Amino acid sequence: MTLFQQLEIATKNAVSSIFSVTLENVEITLTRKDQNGDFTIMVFPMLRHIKGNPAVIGEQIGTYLKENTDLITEIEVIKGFLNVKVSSKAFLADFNLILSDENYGIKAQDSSQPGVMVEYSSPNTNKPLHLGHVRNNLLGYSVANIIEATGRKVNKTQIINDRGIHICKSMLAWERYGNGETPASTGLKGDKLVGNYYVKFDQEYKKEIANLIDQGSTEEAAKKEAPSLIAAQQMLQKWEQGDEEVVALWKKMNGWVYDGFDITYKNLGVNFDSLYYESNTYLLGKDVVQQGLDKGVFEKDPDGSVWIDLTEDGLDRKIVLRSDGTAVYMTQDIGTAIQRVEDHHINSMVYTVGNEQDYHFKVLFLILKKLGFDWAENLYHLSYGMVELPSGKMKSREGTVVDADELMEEMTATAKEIAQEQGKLEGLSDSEKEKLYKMIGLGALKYFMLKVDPKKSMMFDPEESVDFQGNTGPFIQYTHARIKSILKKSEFDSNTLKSALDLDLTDKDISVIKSLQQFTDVIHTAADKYSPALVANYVYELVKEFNSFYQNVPKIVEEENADLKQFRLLLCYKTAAVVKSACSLMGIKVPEQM
RNA sequence: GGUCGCGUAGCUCAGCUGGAUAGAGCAUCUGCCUUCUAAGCAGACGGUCACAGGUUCGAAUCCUGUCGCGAUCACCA
Repeated sequence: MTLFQQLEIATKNAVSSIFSVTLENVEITLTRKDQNGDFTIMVFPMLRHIKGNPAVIGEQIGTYLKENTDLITEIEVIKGFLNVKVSSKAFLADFNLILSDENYGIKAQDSSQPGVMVEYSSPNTNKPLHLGHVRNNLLGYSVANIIEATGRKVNKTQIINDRGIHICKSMLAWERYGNGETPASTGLKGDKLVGNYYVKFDQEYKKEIANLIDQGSTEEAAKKEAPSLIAAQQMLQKWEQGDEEVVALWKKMNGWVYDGFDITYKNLGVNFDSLYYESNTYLLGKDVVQQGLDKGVFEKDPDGSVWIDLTEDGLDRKIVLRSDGTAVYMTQDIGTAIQRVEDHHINSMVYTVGNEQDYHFKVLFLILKKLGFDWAENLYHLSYGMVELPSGKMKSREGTVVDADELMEEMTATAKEIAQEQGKLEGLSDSEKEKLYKMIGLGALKYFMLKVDPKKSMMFDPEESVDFQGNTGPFIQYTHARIKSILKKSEFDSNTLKSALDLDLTDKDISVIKSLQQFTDVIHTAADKYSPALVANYVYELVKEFNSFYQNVPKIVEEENADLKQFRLLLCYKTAAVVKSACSLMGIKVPEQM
């Protein structure tokens, strides 16, 4: 039983023996830093069940706890707050409990239960990944890890938007202006090469529009009549008809893009357990429309188009099948969701998609519910805000897009610069150093993006880049490396599993233990709220507590009290372990030295 | 215009299932390296929690309204 649970039970017992009242639950929090005490028991909420002056009730409970348990050494009642100080012995016992759990905080997987599918990234195959994708990928990957840490089986997936007019635009431009260029012949990453032709298409298209307007067209007409657009549309038709040449080109160019994406994903440190391609799923969902009509969920208009009326749910009337019988985006998403449940042993799904699609997912989930799928209750749109630049929004046409690969390279370069200034890396080979720079650069980037509440839009200033000091990834990594260094210097042996119970702990020791105690709860809350930011903020707090402990406690390596030395080394050891596992939930690696 | 989200220190953000004097980092300023790693620690400075009401013993947190910013309201994806 954890210390927290013991406190809860002891408090309930105290209340029942003093007042003969049984409390359902008691509210206990960590005591504010500026007050004397470790935990605070809230007396106010008890007033509903116990009549009286909160200060007196608090005093009575506190005195009872002090006299009848060996948990509490001091009490102080201020207003309706009962602050209690917990004995070193109780803290040490709880710490030993944490210590003995090798995977503290992380639950073993229960594969008998249906899993959860987490979708993220979901790129278009006509251009490289950018800053927005980075946030998407990091969020999705991290949420998947966090859910997995609560014992659920997770399937990470992406839907690759590999068909449509946008791909045809790149294909057409490459055909016209590419002269047979390949990633191999140019040395360019495949996604970059294809992206260049997408830009090229846009440039030519704009010229055509300008010409047409000069010749007297309206802008609107010109946009529709431009020859390259018509050519691209024809190409899409050919693709849909299975035209061999077009399909072959499509496969070739998409192949280049996938090779490029693979590199980006690898550098970002994300991966997928399954893949869905829009070219395979874009026809799904049409049969469901018929089922929906039979059930009376959908309705057919005279022109043959099919709709769902959600006005009673406060939403609009929404189309699910065009009058020509072709699918819309919604149709596909309905079909794909059903497909996924059939393909995998899952009963819930998380969609990591930007908040501009809030409405779409609201409708999608509602439709699936109305169609009667029981798993429709367990769908979640992990909606995140835009990443904004100081110059405003990212616009590919204006060249203000922050490219994912370049961003990672810049972060790594900055890490290298700082590390070289510091000059603490003797003993590492050049390749080890390069690996470390990357670890730190990526750590800074990942932490920077994950520490912010997903649903908020965030500011990213490429000029100032990302800090490496303060509330940052490198600060956390640095603390880990520092701990490792202490353990190494003291020739710590992790086989010594228990610390002594009769030590007098300082506030600094206790603060670190209190931080460690919270890890399990943090993971569960983060999973419930789909928020890696909670994990990020937690590690930061933990690491800060540790650093304060480190700088305010005499050198552990030279500690003469053998029991105290032993305990503090174990505290270091466990802190490093928790930092490492919390970071790994965010996809951040921690170094042994930096 | 309807709907949804956001508004906390100069800047970037925590806190939001109601609790004590609203917290961090950056920036500015003070101290601390004859080294268990100073990418650190200790401290100073900095606030009308957008505004106005309401609920409550108690509101940054919940409710209502106003203002500001963003997103969205396609037989696009």
